[in-house]
Amino acid sequence: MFKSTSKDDTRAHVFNTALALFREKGFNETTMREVAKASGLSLGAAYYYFRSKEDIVGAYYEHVQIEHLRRAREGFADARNLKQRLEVAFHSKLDIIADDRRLLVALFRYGGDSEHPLSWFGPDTQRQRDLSMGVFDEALSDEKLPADLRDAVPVMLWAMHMGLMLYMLFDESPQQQQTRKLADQAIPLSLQMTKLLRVPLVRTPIRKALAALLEADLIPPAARWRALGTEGGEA
Amino acid sequence: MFKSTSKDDTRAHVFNTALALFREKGFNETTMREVAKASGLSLGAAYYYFRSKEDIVGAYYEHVQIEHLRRAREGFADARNLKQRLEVAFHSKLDIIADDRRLLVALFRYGGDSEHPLSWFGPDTQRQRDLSMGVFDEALSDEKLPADLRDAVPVMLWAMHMGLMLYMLFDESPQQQQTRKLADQAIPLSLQMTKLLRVPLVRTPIRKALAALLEADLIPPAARWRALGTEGGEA
DNA sequence: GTCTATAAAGGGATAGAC
DNA sequence: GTCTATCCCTTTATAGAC
Repeated sequence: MFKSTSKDDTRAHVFNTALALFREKGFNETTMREVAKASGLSLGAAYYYFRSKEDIVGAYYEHVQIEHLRRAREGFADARNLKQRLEVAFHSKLDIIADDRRLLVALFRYGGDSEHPLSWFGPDTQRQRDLSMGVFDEALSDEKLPADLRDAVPVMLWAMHMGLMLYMLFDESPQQQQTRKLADQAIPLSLQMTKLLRVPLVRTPIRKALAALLEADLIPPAARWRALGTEGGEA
Repeated sequence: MFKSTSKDDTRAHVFNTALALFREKGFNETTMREVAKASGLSLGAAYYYFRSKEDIVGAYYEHVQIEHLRRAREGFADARNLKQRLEVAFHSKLDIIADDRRLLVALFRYGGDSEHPLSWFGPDTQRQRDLSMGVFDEALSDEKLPADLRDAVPVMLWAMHMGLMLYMLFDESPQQQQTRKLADQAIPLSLQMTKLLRVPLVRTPIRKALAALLEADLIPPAARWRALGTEGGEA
């Protein structure tokens, strides 16, 4: 309202510039000085928008999830069945990170360190995980399943998609075609599994497994991530 | 025969000293100078036994797997059924790495980088993975299963045990009791699953899944790891 | 020939002026 | 909000002592 380039605009500009540099020459190899210069700012000004280089990564995580939610919903609107919705959920995520393999490899290092704010499994990234599970939850929207299974399946799908991303890190095929193929095979498999879940013979041991996973805090309360994604906003 | 401390002895001495330091003060925080000094050697001499600090980690990986195989076989001898053998396979591994959480967190960083010789999924550590799958293969020794499933189940168990180790990295409970509990719940689940595999209704979709995993190179040829473990030797 | 001490360089982050 | 100047740490290179 007051100025053409608001604080948010400049922040987004720095973010996009940094991301381009990360993709072009790698995360570790890109210095904050370069980010600042390429953004047309001084070093100090860049640090005004992001407290640290890792803070830019935090914005990237947020960006990926928001974008995933956005694209997935767009795709869900046209999807006519569960299979198509799963295709949208998996492939839209892969689309978003397609150019970021190098960056993700560099970020992998933080994954196992629960103390680190950028750990993929740590408390500081819970919101991102919740958003991500929310996408798979919406993909299942009108599936009829017993409540406990219904709350767990999105978590399983999220875990699958994490595995798929790990696979992508090692996939040297052009455009990561191998990963796409694997995703395409994971989808009918997931469908089959949700069908099998209705068979009592299968359901009973699965219920036991879920109880174990719940007790080990490996399945977050569905209420938490189901509430998310109604806010909007962009990194 | 000629000298009381052979090259191998000294190498083992350096290795044990380094491991103690890694556990005590962390991998990144331990310098090769300290390793050398604590071993009673000069820096140059230490570098004679290990070309780099990471080379020591390579020896650690090898040590863990050899030790796992040794302890597992010891336990298998007394085990009377599959359940007990699975308990041995899972818990002996956890015993071995129990003191190494910090080290493993530090090493996690290499995991996602397929280029890195210490990546947990890269080509350079294939031998270690093969040895590890071999342990689970031996645990299943006299289970009757169709050949394709029989070759895949050890890989699934290996994957479970990798997940269990990831869980342990984040497990702050005393003596990682939570991880032990999770393992104890994973075991009957695994048993149940191998039983379910025999049910045609389940077997058919699983077979499809396996075909997908095979095509994606996620299931190594059983012949490779089954051949291993008959050599002996120690890091 | 090896080791140690130190200097130079690079880069993340901060302080204070404007 | 943006700048300049600076801090501080890590890594790498080197020079001189042993």
